[in-house]
Amino acid sequence: MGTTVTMKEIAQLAHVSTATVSRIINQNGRYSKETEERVLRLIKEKQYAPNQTAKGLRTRKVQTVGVLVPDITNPHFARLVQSIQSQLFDLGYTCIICNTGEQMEMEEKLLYALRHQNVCGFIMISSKRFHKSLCSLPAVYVDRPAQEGDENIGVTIESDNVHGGFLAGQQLVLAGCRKIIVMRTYSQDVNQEHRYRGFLHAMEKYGIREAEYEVVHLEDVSIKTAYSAMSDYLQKHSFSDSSRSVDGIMTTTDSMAAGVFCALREAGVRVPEDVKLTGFDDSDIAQICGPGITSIHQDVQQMAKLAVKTLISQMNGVKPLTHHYLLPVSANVRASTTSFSAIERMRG
Amino acid sequence: MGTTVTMKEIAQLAHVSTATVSRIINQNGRYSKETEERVLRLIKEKQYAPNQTAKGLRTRKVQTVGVLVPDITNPHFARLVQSIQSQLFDLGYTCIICNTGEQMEMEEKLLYALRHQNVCGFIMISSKRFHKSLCSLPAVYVDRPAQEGDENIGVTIESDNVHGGFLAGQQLVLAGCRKIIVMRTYSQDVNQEHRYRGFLHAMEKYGIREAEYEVVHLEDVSIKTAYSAMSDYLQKHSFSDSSRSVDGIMTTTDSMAAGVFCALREAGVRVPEDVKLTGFDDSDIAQICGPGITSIHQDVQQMAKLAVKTLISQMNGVKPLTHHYLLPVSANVRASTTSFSAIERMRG
DNA sequence: ATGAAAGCGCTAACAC
DNA sequence: GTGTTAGCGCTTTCAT
Repeated sequence: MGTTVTMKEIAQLAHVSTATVSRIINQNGRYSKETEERVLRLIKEKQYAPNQTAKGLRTRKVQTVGVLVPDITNPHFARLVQSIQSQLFDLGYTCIICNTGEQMEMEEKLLYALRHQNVCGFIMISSKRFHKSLCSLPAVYVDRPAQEGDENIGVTIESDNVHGGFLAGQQLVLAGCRKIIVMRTYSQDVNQEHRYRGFLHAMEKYGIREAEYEVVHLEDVSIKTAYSAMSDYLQKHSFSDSSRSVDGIMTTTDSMAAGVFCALREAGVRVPEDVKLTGFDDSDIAQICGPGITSIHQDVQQMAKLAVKTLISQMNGVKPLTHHYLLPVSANVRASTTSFSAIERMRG
Repeated sequence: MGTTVTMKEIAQLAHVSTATVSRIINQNGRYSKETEERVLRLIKEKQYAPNQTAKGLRTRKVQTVGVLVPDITNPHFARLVQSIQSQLFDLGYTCIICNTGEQMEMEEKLLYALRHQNVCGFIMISSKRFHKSLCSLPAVYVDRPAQEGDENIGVTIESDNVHGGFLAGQQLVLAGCRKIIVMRTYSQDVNQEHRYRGFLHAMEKYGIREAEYEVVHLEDVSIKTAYSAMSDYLQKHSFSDSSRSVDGIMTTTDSMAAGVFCALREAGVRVPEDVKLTGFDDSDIAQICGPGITSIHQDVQQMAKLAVKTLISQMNGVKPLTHHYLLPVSANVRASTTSFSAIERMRG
């Protein structure tokens, strides 16, 4: 029915005041066992549930957290957000998931809007690293770090992107690559920088000289952009003839790897025979795309879990033990970096 | 800062009552041009924004709509939800996106929880087709139909899945397939049934006899499930030797097509040379996977647009003109259904 | 252990 | 055109 039962009605039926009912619901003590039972029974019977809006108005806080995500259609973020949401729900919180489209302006707008919905905290996958709009409200940065050096801004939970980049680079080298392209976006997003830095470590370790790799910068991580960039590249550089041609491509996200693969496929360049390829995130894309793409696995579940746990602690006034969690990553090796010799062996 | 400016303060500063400020904000008339300007200026200056919680409590309605989605990590749903959210935001609404995991129980729980947050309406991508929990609140069903025959339950906006199924089946036949497998899930989800029905139309039209296709039922649409099912199938049936072997596979979602492709890849069965494959949804997956998978395109933007428009009309008390929108679909033909002869020609 | 009462920030009669 | 007032449903002192 359209009629929702209120606390007042429960109180009347139980012959107590609303104050008592409220105390019982919030387990604030100062009520007898008997009244508790009576009230609880009525609540169940009448299927009463507190009006969160009223509660929110009174307490100036609502059991809702705002989740800001750059792009929900990115499988990596989708997994992350899904996990965050289910964790929050289990703890009695709802969340408002908002897409920022990587737009700073949108991010500010949303933050502003959410504050006026009295959300009790934020989980941010943010491209920006400082928001005065959220000051004083608990916030956790996931996947991308908060502004460095500012301890008040909240906790950061991220994967070890540097090591991830290292692993990707290493895979390529071990698969025999000696002329490598790195595809990444212009920063803003520190992860990109970190992954690249990791790649450089790998190059250093294996003695690959600077002349033997090349960096291509993209506008964004979309499949489309990577596709275009790779197509352009293929037009300008002949690929499979010269002995000095590119034999490995590291991308900083699976989506980029997918775009690259599509361009290669179209040009008749084979993966991994002609060129090896790595992605990042270990999303479904990496599994599906082409022959299967070697990718760097992040522990998304763990990230979500930590984010929620940390946020809730913060909301309860607990000072976080650390302001920075760095989660381990691993390489999920697939056919896209199978070394030549292995393929030959299979054929032989 | 932590201090938020209230309506009362604005009223005091403007030397008017809160009622007047309220009227101005809600454009309810009965105020002079001068006071309006004065108040508006103050609002801007102080960066005042109404407390939505208080407003919601008073009006028993909040500018928030609940969006229920089976699985946000499904790219099709991700696109849909993203589009819905951005449309709503532009119109001043926020939305609470909730993942149901296709679980009826979860759906009920969420509906219940959202009602007590005073959401003003629902957009449902629901597997269930009737919810008493949402009665009396405006609701729009997207992508999957509401219970047939019940006019009060809300508006349904869906793609022409029957025609989509027809197009997919037709593509396979035109590509020369004569022994086809259909992979679908057990219903609950009417779309699955519709797509299959469309497939049957195609078979009928092209005179393919019943003995020449086979239906495999899966538990869910996940990549993994489809992968397992296909692997099993390949174990039990030798594929590429007999002249009567399967030469076409229609799946009812792109994710299933992806799973099928992975199994085929592993078994060394080539797409499209040995077997043709179609998906449904025309998501990124279809583009990326293998040689590119022919898929049925749905107009997600349009779906979202209609959903939001219809919901808002409903919330404003406008009776919908129709309870059922059927959106056209089209086939996006890719390499996975390239006919043999065409390939031969390329090679020649 | 329980109740009365005030009030969170806003809207909507109703009065003038 | 503007102010006064009474709540929306809940929490939380402060009494008792």
